Amino acid sequence: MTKVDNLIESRVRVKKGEHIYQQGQKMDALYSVRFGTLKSENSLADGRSQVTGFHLPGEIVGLDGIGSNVYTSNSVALEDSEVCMIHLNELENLSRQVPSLQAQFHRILSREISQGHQHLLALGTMRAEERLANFLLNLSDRLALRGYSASEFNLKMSREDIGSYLGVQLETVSRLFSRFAETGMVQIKQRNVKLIDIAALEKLAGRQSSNQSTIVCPPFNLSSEPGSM
Amino acid sequence: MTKVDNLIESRVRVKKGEHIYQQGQKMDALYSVRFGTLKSENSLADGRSQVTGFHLPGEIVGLDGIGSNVYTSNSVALEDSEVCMIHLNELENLSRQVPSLQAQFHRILSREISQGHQHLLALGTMRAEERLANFLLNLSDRLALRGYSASEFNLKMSREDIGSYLGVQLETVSRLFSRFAETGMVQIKQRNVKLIDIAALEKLAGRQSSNQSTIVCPPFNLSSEPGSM
DNA sequence: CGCTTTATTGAGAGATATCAATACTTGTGG
DNA sequence: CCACAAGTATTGATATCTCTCAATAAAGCG
Repeated sequence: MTKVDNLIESRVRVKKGEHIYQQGQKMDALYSVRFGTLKSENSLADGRSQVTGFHLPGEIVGLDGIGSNVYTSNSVALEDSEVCMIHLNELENLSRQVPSLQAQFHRILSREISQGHQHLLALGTMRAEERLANFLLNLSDRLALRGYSASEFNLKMSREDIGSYLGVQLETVSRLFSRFAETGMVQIKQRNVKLIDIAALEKLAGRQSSNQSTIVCPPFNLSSEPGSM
Repeated sequence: MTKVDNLIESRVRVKKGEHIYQQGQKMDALYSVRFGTLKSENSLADGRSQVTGFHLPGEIVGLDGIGSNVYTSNSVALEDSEVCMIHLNELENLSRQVPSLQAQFHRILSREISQGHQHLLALGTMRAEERLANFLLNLSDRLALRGYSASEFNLKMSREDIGSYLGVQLETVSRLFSRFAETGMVQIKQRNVKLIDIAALEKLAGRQSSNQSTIVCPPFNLSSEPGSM
């Protein structure tokens, strides 16, 4: 386990708006979020881009770069944050010696794949309001895992970021927040969100209530909780 | 390398329509497509489902199950096919001894993540005709990698499967095929497709012509070529 | 050869995008 | 500390794309 701790090469502070890495840049390391919030964004050749994920403390970014030795996304801080660098070759060396680390790393990679599929399912089959409800509940779950309130939190991302992530325009996000507030499901003051009627949100999001379709796994040192967006 | 060959536990034949594995089932192995075509589909708690990928020979399925020891998708044969079983624990054991195998496995997992992001980008930012052009070109590229014609091929999936994969209705797919044919970009006879004006398709798909934004990697024994859908 | 599945095509409805105007925040420099 | 500018969010009116429902046609299968 001391070996595992040695993996943490260095801590890096990034200010709001700064990049951790950029699309096309040589992939040297993974980054674990220590505190703060990040977003990942992918770009198309013609310039269009989309937010593909938001990352909370404990989650790992940069996994998309392993396949081609080049990051295939941008990673940007949504607030002043700190990340830990994890050099891939050291992680691979160590994981050959420590089977539990190897297994954990594979689980992290695999969960990233599953989460991507869940997100695809949302973009491909859900209407905008369903996607937004899903987004709020997902965020709530992940904040709760970290000891924060599940029912009240501050969004670190703009309406534009949320819209991009959900595949809708920012105006649509704004209108839906207003609609959710009108029907009493949530209270919204700018970026402060209170979830009032969680059951209604779950129904909208297609979560069968009192059913655990989300798979929760025990925490671990090199951890990246399930449900990263 | 003989060790690597030993990973191939057994070959399994599946008939058109049969499942290789199902969502919720205990994850025991990965499967490499030997011949034929598979689709992956994910379901929502409320019953809606979506095709999240099509898989050609050489590609590996089941990666989504590693994170939770349970498959999170269904895998279905679109035609009579054969797959090879690869037991995860044996792959992990061997990859601790063979660094090149370890690295290759990580690349495969990572590419799956990147491809997921590319697909998200398509569903989130592209219009239906752009998605379909993108789909045709992607399929063409992958068939060409396997020695098939890049410009003429037979679709193994229904309009419904394509629509599900692209996040549109099957009628929309059918209309777009007709429209593409009218404008002379393609010729379509049921499931037989001829790409006529590839440049026009590339323009639609947002691929800057004469630019290689897709990253191609050398093949490998335990291979899963880039671009799996 | 008929039955079932799959694909095509049309007409109308609905969801979300687009364009535009206004309001609210936040940060910065005088 | 205030005022202004820049960025962010809200809301409305209209346009557009895609869906939905429906009818027909074609293909695959037993």
